[in-house]
Amino acid sequence: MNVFEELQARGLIAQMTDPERVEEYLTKHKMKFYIGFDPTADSLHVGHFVQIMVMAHMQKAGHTPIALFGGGTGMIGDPSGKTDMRKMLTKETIEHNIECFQKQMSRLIDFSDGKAIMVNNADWLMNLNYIDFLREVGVHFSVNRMLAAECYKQRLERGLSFFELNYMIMQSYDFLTLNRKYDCKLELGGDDQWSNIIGGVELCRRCDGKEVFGMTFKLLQTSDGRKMGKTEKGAVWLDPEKTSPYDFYQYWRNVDDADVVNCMKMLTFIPVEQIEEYAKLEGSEINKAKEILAYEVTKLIHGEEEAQKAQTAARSLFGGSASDENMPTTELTDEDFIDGKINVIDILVKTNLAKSKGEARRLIQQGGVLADDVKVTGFDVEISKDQLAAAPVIIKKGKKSFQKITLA
RNA sequence: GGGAGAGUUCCCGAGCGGCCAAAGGGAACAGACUGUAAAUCUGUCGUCACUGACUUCGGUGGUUCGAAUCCACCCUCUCCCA
Repeated sequence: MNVFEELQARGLIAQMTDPERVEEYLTKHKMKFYIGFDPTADSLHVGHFVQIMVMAHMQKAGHTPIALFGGGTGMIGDPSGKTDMRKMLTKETIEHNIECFQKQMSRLIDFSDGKAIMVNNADWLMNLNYIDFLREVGVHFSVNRMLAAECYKQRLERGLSFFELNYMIMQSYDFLTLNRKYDCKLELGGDDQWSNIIGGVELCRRCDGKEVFGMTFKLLQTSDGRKMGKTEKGAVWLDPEKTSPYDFYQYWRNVDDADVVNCMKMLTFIPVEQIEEYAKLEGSEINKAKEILAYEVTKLIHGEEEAQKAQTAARSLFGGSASDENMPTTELTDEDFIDGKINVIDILVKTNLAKSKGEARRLIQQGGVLADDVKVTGFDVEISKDQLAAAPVIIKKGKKSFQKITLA
């Protein structure tokens, strides 16, 4: 199976500019391609993960990925599909975010020996001369056509500033620059980037008469069309500090039945034929597939060891056995105790199992809190320091949230 | 620059000057049922010293016994005209 077929089989491809030519290039030539990342946060999240997987697939096939960080375009913010204007970021945050992105990406993409390239579009965007730019690039854009683009539709009703309208031109200029500098022939991106990508493809043709291509990938969605990767705590991040490997594992372990196969195809390197086998599983058997999905995805992001830990912890927790060393743990210090004791309500807040004391009370009232598998029935339950010194206590909130409490 | 309108708790979105911590929906959380799934039903969903008190309705002042609701100014956004 060649890359093109692989990407298709995995259901990753959404649209492309010229299917026959793209396939030809992907299978018969080695080419450079690029994907842009907007440095809007200090960590990548699962939405970016799909893009990175595509890069990895392509790299395995011998193509050279160029990871473009939007240090310059990040100063504007992509208005596509957004309902409101984004907050403007300072230069410092953008630079910091780019550093974080680079670290995370290096896990999955091999950047050694020029096998992949990182660039920052601030390098060529920041010092542009306005008049020169307009004369060279600006002339090729039709405002009429830009406004007709699907991605601006929503914004046309609510208002779109000139500032933001330029985003597409900037991104197109990136492609032109990369084409000239690296002979980059293909731009990839999420399906929401389609308009911007087409802009770049056309710009290369108009300016330099070059034939280049664009291809977009399906966004990670649930079967009923909702965006994936969001939890009550916000996005699911790739940074272990922001989303712990355990939580990360659990996120995938808990996906809907209907989404397991899709996620496997898009987010793991498990061979497609094998995934098809898992797809045949029914009823509670599907849990096996979910476990594999969770393990594989966690392994890709956090490494084998962390994946193993998360899995062991999860298994022992849900398997009913008691303490496990890999369980998320909170250490209490002397300050947390009053007269050598601490109230369960305070523990719940301390461990972030509850956001406030009120919420902690509610949880107890509703019978959602267990301490060492014994239901907490009153607000006045306390745990003594001596008890903790003897053995850790496991606090459960509902069925899926746990914290092991130990003494510091 | 002129004119019209809007800014409500995580999101959408109601809200008569007192009965508003603020309808309704979504999301979320807990309970039941299950397979760490979905659907469904029930409960919860500002904070705390929790049957009471305190802080919220773009900002700042003001009117009033009392304001998210009235007035003034400011900020932001949308719309119509230029």
